[in-house]
Amino acid sequence: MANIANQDKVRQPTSRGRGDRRAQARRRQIIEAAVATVARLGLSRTTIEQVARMAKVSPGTVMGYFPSKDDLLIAVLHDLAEEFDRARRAALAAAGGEPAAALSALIDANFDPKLIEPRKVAVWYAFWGEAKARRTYMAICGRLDEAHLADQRRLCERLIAAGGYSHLDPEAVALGLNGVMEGLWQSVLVEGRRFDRGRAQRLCRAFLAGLFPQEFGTHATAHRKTTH
Amino acid sequence: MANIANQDKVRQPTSRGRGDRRAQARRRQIIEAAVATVARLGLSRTTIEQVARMAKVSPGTVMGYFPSKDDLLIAVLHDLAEEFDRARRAALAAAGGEPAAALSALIDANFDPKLIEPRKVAVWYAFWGEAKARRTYMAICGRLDEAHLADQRRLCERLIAAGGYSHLDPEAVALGLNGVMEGLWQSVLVEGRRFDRGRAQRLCRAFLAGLFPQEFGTHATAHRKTTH
Amino acid sequence: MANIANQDKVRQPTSRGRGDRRAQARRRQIIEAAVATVARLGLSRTTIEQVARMAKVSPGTVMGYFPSKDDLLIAVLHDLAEEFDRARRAALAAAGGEPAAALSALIDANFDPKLIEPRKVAVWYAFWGEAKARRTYMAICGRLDEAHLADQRRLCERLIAAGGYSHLDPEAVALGLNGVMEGLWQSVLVEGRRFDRGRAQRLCRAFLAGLFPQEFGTHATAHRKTTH
Amino acid sequence: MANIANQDKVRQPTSRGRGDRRAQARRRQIIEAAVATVARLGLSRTTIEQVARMAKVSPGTVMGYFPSKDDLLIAVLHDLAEEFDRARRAALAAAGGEPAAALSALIDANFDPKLIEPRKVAVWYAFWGEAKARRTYMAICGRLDEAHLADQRRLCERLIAAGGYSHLDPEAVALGLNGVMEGLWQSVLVEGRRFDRGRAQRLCRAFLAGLFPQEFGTHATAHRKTTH
DNA sequence: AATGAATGAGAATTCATTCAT
DNA sequence: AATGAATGAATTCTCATTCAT
Repeated sequence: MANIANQDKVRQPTSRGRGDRRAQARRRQIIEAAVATVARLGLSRTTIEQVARMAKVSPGTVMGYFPSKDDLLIAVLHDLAEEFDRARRAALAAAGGEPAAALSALIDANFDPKLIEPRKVAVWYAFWGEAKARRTYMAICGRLDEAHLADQRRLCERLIAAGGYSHLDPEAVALGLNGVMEGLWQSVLVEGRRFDRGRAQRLCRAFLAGLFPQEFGTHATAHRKTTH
Repeated sequence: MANIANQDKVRQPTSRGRGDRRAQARRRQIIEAAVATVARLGLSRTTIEQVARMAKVSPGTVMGYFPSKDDLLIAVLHDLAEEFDRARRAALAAAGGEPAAALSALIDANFDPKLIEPRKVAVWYAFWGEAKARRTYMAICGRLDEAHLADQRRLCERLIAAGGYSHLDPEAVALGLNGVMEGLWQSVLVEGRRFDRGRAQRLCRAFLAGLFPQEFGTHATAHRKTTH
Repeated sequence: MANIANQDKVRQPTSRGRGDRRAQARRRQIIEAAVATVARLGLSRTTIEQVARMAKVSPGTVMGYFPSKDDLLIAVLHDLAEEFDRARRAALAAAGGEPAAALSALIDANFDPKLIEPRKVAVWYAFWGEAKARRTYMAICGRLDEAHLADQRRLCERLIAAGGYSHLDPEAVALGLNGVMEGLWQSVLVEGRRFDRGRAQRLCRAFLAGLFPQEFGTHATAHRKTTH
Repeated sequence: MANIANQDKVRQPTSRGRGDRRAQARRRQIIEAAVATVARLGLSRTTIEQVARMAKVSPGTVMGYFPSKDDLLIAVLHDLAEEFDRARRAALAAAGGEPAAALSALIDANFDPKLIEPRKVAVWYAFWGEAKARRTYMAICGRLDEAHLADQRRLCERLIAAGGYSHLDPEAVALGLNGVMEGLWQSVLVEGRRFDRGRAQRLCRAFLAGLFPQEFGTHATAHRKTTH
């Protein structure tokens, strides 16, 4: 599975960013300020000056690290996408080949506290909201979601085959699981810090339990991970 | 079930067009131009001038009907929300009390060609994208989605009780169904005109068939509506 | 002494105002609405729409009676100037040739309740405020004030000659009297309805009493008018 | 006597130019351009763009130093008020305690070439013209004029008491003197550069001479200051 | 005559970007 | 490298004026 987020080239800052540690740190600091700003104000009210203020640098510095505001925003989106993607791939890798365990790991990864920080979720949806109008956003957001869905479809297919669930449509099941997860993600927007990760994970498993009673039913909890 | 979209009052244009047919037509013309513009350019690049050009009126006219750009956008969102809400409520009303039939009707309503016009879907997600940063958008978007989800939850509960599906968690099932529908909606963004309504409806039913074989299984098609 | 305010031609409304009573009434209604609006909002925030609203007609009607906003404002100023001028000339005419009586009459006329309506005073100063930048305003405001001052100078000269006050400079005395009156006028702006006409008139006379004890001293009250 | 003009806080420019010399210079440059513009065009035709052009900066720069046009205008008024106030207080301070000398100094200060620059006088009256409609202008203009008048009243009282002029009403005399000065000021509007300062000062003294022959009569010139 | 919706030029304000220090 | 003042194009909003009804 390819690294999703890095398939577009990240444009290099005009003259810096030659790998020196210092520059990378600044870059990160600015990107994080941009995430915070977009989360708070929305894409349409995010300004370079706000980002600069949040990052405690000057507007000029922001422009020094990113050739344009658009480039900054794309870098932000890349960054988020890569983080999400990495977490999911890591979970899959750690889970080994067993489909039920992998799905379970995916659920846990999906609600990893790092990923569901309200700020990040808000920014992700902010970009999705502009995706129809911006080819670049669509490419990144769409590709990532599609890859994620494809993972789930593949796992569902294997689980259906292995568990003798031939009455289930893998595509539909994957859409359902993915939908449950996305719906819960979206509720982070509404609930913010009050979002209940445990409940979210439980609901995902309850959903799977309805379809795959042997693997996710009340007594089939062997592979369930405990969340800290 | 209350009418979702009308709970905030729509501000009246400052001095013009109160209630007469002509004014209502202009209002609609401007709102539709705004929908088209937001869909094409995204919220952050939508300007009054663009909207005016699209509506073939002058910028001054747009401001005459809506006190500010913000008010225009909120009116757009209200309008969309009301249309979505109306379609869903109409479907439920027409379906009668039987939960499986109602769910089925909801699926059809949800992919009604009028609702899944790519423009409208794009605009809806554009507002969701800014919802975290704009209380008003959040209120409208969140309330509508929540109401829709609540309908599904209620129907699932009744279906589970009536059909003896006590191993299913109604919340999880509703989230799943809702998620499948939203996921497919979102794919309208990516696929645009190529979006396949029939496939979407089939996948929703396949999803339900996996959970409720008696009501939605291959042979339980009595209540399936034909889509025009 | 010529009628001050009418020395500029009043531009005729485009097609009406041929002396019919109705048109004249409308004209007046609009001018009065304009006075009220300028007094309340200041010249710089006065709009045709405000004036129209205040006059309970449509903006189109206002433009029908005055070729342009500028023309309306000039008509307002003419109107005010003429009213002020008329009142003063009437007072002089009524007072007869005796300078002390004439000055006294001028004082009373100057604080006639009709003239010191706060709205009118405010509008008068509003035009004075723009007079430096607008030749037309300057012409009207300046000419009226100059004429008024000239009247006083003439009366002072005669009073000085007749009363044997050769140590007084008529110009200076006239400036002083005029200044006292204008200063009190200006205080109408600050005090509005609380402005005390009686006190104003008393102060003017006290001022003259200091200079002309025989005519205005404590015992020389024969010609003092009672104010209603 | 409190410093009149500084009693409202001057809002600081949003983010730029806090206190350093350069920023203060820019501020001044813009304020002076605004004075020139208001004098030339009047308040109602003064635009940010005009001011910017006059100051030879961009409109953006003007907004950088003043949060809004209103703030700029208020700053202009503050500035003028403070300059006027300072000049008068300095004159009083320099004149020492003797009332006749102080009044004389006040007269000279009031026609100091710096203060009666036609531009400044025009701007001052422009603000007075809008004062009825704008609380802030009224506060500044009214307070300053009132303070000035109060000074004169106090001096007149002392002069009347000390010189045995018990037939004079101090309030009326102060109003008269103030009125002479304001009337002459106003004539700056009409006469512009042709305004004759010497004559103005002479008229003020002639006015006082009529009331206070011992102190200001033809032979009582000891304290008369020569104007540069 | 009157209306008031529509217009569009013009004004205030915002903000990405540049550049001298 | 960093700064932040300056820029000016773009945008929202205002309002005198026009004109169809």
